[in-house]
Amino acid sequence: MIYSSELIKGTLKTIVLKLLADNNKMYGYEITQRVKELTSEKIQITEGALYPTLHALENEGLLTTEIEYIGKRVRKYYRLSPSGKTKSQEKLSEFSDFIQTMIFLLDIKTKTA
Amino acid sequence: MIYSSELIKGTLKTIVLKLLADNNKMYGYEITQRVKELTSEKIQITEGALYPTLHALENEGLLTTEIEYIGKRVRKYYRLSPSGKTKSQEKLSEFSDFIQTMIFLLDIKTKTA
DNA sequence: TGCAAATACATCAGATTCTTATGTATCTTT
DNA sequence: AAAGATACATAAGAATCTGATGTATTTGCA
Repeated sequence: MIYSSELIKGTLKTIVLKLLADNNKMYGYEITQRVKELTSEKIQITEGALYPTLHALENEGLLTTEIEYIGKRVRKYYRLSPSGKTKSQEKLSEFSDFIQTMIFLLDIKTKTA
Repeated sequence: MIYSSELIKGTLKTIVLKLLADNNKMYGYEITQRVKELTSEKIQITEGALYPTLHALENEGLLTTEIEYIGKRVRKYYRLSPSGKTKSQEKLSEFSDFIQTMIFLLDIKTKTA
């Protein structure tokens, strides 16, 4: 089961910032694969959505980039800047709060794993 | 604290369908107020977002409407149709699953050294 | 009594964000 | 040799929301 796209809307930046907070550096394609793997393919991040988002975060000064070459193929690594680290924590904390609110509002029974 | 609007994107239909599943019938303005009240004003549904959504749900056959007059002022009540009840449960179940996935995804500790 | 705020509907231009398609190029597997 | 995976990127169009605007009625209170 893949979640309807509207559900995932607005969560992409949060996901990216959190992954980069946990992993020193990551490149775009790696992010799509990691998310797919970690969510049992329930969340599929498309490249058309991811790359513009990464560029936007970079333009906001939240990410820095480094180019690496794997053979002749280019690979662009992203890393959190200091302000990116702060932003990542803020976004995560806000999302966490939001989830609690939604669980209450929608009266959702959570699985205590 | 009011959640950044992007976070709430895509959850509006789910919220509306759930409220209507719990309350026999509701009108638009009432929905905005109920959500504001239930979330301590953290989630503010604007009328510009709500009314088009209600109209869309009605066009999909998920909601039925009844007009009532309070004095001279019109009030439009919305109610779940049978297919709306099914849809409400589906949406809720999907959202619940999505939240579990997000909790897991955003809670991962660093895998790299 | 009079005026601001609240109630209640609605639409719409513009902004944001995502989907889907397309493009380029390299590397790996069969 | 071809297909699929890796890896970047852009862009038209769709979907959805914000913020403004519009109309009208009712309530609260100074």
